[in-house]
Amino acid sequence: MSKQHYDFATYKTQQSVGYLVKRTHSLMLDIMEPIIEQHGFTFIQYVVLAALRDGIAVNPKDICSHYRHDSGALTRVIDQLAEQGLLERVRRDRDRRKVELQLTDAGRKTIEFLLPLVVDKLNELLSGFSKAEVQELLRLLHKLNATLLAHIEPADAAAEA
Amino acid sequence: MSKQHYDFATYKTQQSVGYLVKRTHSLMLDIMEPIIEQHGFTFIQYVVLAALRDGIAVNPKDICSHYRHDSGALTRVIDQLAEQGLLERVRRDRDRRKVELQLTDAGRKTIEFLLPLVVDKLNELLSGFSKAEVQELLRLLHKLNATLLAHIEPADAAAEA
DNA sequence: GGATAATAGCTGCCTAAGCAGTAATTGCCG
DNA sequence: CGGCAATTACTGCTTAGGCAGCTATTATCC
Repeated sequence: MSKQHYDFATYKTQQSVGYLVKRTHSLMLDIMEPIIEQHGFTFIQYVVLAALRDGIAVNPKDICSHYRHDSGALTRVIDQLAEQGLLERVRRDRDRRKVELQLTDAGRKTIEFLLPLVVDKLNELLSGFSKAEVQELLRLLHKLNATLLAHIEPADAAAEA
Repeated sequence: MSKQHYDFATYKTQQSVGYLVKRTHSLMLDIMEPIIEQHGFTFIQYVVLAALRDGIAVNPKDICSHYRHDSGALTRVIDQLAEQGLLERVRRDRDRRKVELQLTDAGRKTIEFLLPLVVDKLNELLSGFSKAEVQELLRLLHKLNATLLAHIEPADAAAEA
């Protein structure tokens, strides 16, 4: 039924999508982490702040599912950010199970400062790519993401689409 | 000098290459790990065996650089595989700092059994992709990899090219 | 040739992610 | 309305990767 992209006899891990994605992720982190940590923040702290700035996420749960981060681990990251006064936990009456995360002024200032550093570096890293190449890469990764998600959580994937 | 693929004002993490790569990696792992662990092996153990089968790597150092895995952590993985009799450490006289890893018959049998499981699943996951799409995805990831590596270790990247 | 640097692998320690279990709240369904 | 399931956030425990330091061996350079 499915096209055979890979053949067991000739398969080499180096040509595998999985291997390349893993390696790309690792390399990307090795470049980005120092940029953030140079200013006293961990990368995951940056991720949470950026998610809130984007408006992608409001609850810890949102961040967990978007970034596939462990719920328990995220609680501690939020603790750190709250201690530093970068965000606040607000309980709304609508659904008192949920916690709404709100950036403080200091938090907003922090992410507005950090984000350009990441964006600039990203542009620099992609300077050898044409607009069309980046678009195509994003499209393919997005498509792969959707496929993988559908494979794991059919319901969620349908909802996301 | 560099094209501006991303603009700070309109930047959303969800459209970022970094975010997509991280998420894809995570999803891929969530699918592949259970397949391997179902048979009593960790994913990193599988990776090491696959690397040896491919002939990609002979020394622990090779595996570390190819998969960007920590040297100390890898030592323990190799210990586990050696205990299970799947590989052996051999000291060659040419360079007695290096350890040569050799698959045993049991090790070869194990990886020949595990590999098809991964390849089949990979084909299944990519069944919605055309050959051209997969080729292009691999090309773009490979190009990005090379760029990132050059950014981190200019010397190594030149040698690899 | 000898001192110094570099490489490969290993060990102990630490942190942070993964996991399971808990409490509080809400949704669901008879 | 009432009881059970599902959801959200959090907490302790475990584990495995990241890091620094160590030893043995080899390469480099004066």
